[in-house]
Amino acid sequence: MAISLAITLQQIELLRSSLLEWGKIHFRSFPWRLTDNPYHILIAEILLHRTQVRQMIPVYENFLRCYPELSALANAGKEELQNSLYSLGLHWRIDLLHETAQILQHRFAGKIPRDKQSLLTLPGVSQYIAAAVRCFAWNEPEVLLDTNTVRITGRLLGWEVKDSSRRSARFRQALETLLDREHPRDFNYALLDLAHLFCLKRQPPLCGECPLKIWCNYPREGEKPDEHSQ
DNA sequence: GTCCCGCTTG
DNA sequence: CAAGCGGGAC
Repeated sequence: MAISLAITLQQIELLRSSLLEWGKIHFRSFPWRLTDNPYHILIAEILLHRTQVRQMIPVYENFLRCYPELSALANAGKEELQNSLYSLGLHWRIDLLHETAQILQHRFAGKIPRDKQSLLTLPGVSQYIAAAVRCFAWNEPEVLLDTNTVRITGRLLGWEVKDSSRRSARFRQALETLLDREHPRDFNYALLDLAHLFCLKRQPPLCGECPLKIWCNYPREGEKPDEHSQ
C-alpha cells in the first residue's frame, strides 16, 4: 500500500513514540478523559458532536449531575432532557439521545455495548462516536476519522485533503498503519490534541515545534504546496 | 467520490 | 456575511 512507503516501520515506531511523548506534555485534561466509564464517555462524545468543547463542558457536567448513570437517563422524559441540552443547539440530538437511552436500558440490559456493530445501532452514534467510545472506554485500537485527524494525515503524507477524504479508504488505511496499537487511547488523544494545539486549520500550523515535523510533508515556507497525491 | 444542505461560529 | 462540520442523497 502506498503509505508503507515512504516511511519504514522503524520510522513509524519513532513517529509514534514522538507523538506519545508530546501527548503526555500537552494532554488536555477533560472530565471525560479522566474516566473509563463508558456511559460518561458516550455522553461526552454525543454532546461533542459538531460542538465546541468550551461550550459543551458546563452542559456535560450539569448533565451528569442530573443523570449520573444510564438508568437515571432512561427514566427521564424528553421535556426534561430539553432543559439540560437545549442550549447546545442541534436539537434533534435530544430525541436521538432519549431514544438511545431507551434502547440501552431495555435492549442492552442497561450497559453500553463494547462491540462496534451494537454501538452503531444506537441513534446518533456514528462511526466516529462508536470508535471513540471503544477506544477511550476500553482502549480498543480504533482509528478516529474526522476533519482534524484527516488534516494531520494529509499534511503528514503530502496528500491533498478533499471533501471525500474523511470517508476514503486511503486515509483510513493510513491512519490504521500509523495507529499505535499498544497505546490506542494515548495515541488518539495526542492526535486530537495536536490537531487542536499545533496542526491548526485556520491559522498557520506551529510546525517548528511539531513532534512530527521530521516526517511531515506539509509545505514549508518558500516551497510550493506539493501536489503528488490524490 | 461528489454535491448538497442544515446548523453553528467567527 | 462567510466558512466549517458532517450526515445523507445520488
